[in-house]
Amino acid sequence: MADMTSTADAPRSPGRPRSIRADEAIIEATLDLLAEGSTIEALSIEAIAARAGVGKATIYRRWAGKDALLLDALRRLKGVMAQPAGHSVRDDLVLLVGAIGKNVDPRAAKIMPCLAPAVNRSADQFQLYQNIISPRRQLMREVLRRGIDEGVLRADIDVEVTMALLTGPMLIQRVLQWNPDLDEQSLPDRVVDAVLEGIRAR
Amino acid sequence: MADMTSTADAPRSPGRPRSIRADEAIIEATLDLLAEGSTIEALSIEAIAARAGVGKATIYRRWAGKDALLLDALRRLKGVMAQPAGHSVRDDLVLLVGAIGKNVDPRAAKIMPCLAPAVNRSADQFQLYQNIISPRRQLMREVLRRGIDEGVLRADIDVEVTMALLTGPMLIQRVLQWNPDLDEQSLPDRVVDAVLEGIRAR
DNA sequence: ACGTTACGAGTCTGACCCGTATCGTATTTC
DNA sequence: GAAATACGATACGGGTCAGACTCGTAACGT
Repeated sequence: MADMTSTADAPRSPGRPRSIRADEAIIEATLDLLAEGSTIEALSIEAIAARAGVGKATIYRRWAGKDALLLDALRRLKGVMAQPAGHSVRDDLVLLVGAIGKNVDPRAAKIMPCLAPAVNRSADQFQLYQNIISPRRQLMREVLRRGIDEGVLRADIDVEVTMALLTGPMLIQRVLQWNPDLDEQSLPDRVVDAVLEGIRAR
Repeated sequence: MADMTSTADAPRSPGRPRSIRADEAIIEATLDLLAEGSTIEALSIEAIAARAGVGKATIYRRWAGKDALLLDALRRLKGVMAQPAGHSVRDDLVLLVGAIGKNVDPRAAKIMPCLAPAVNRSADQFQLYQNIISPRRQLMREVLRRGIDEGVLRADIDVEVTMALLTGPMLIQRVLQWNPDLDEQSLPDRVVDAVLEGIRAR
């Protein structure tokens, strides 16, 4: 919604105001269609309009094209981030790892894989993607730093690599179904413990 | 090439035989177009035919449609797997981790992200994907088991989770560009060492 | 020589889609 | 009530593509 009404000193333009219900319906229809399996490029304005029960013109009146609409729709999707409790570093990490790809909106899990190809093709889409995940990375970074400060974690660990270590397994499992034999539900606990302990004999 | 000539007791059908050069050209054109950034669904038979210097009928004579062609093309792509030397478990793991998404065919890296959405939509495509990666998982599994047998790795580790731990970070970085600040080149070493040592203070 | 099959190139029909324009209608301000 | 703007619906021209088809030609067996 880059250029919608809103601004404070609204001169209250004449004529019929834009329907908020239409706004919602369009965004929802977009996310629904994506979650139902449509890929980004297979998604058509016509299909969105039909699903939303809206004329095409109503969409074009609000957004310049499919990309602009998608940008807004995905922004709506990201939902709230998990909030670590701050008691146990291990428990906080398990919480964060378990939250990967498991947004409040259940459609998110279905939509994420669709973004993978887009991410490498357009700088804009890459930026959008980073805007969503980088605050989550920051959250994990803070927990790890806290662990170091508290002496629970070693001071010489590579925090960035550790984040990838924790995030990677969950992400490939949720997004890519990497290993069908891996139980997704217990994975956060097992990943965190394995990363904590290491695998070398000692 | 599900139903091509080949079979032993070939009755040697009359008429002009199919051109092997056309076969190659079609497959190559398909992989090239994908590697150049075309998504799977944006890929059209017409474009492939034009690129391969081939008539559309020549493609339809061989494959039922885009899906069948893609299936064959991707089978060609998988290339050879890295072969661990077998001396040091750590070095073997670094080799395997470094090989993730880095097939002999340089086009593979570009194509992999395009597969992510497809994997969750069709059982066939999921199977194809698993056929490619499961032998690689097996290779890593064997190295880990060897490590346990040799006493380099603890006997109580969860091998499957450990594989995810090693694979995940590399995969999200190569395929999803998860963290732009992470140096991809040194990542295999750092991931393997981090997994070996763990991060808990001791 | 002749039948058979493949070849590259091209045509044709029917989809589907984009983005714009135009209906008649509804809702708001002045 | 009049002007302005929104609405859903639909039509339009322009585009791409799937598949089936047709050419004239090329390569193979007998």
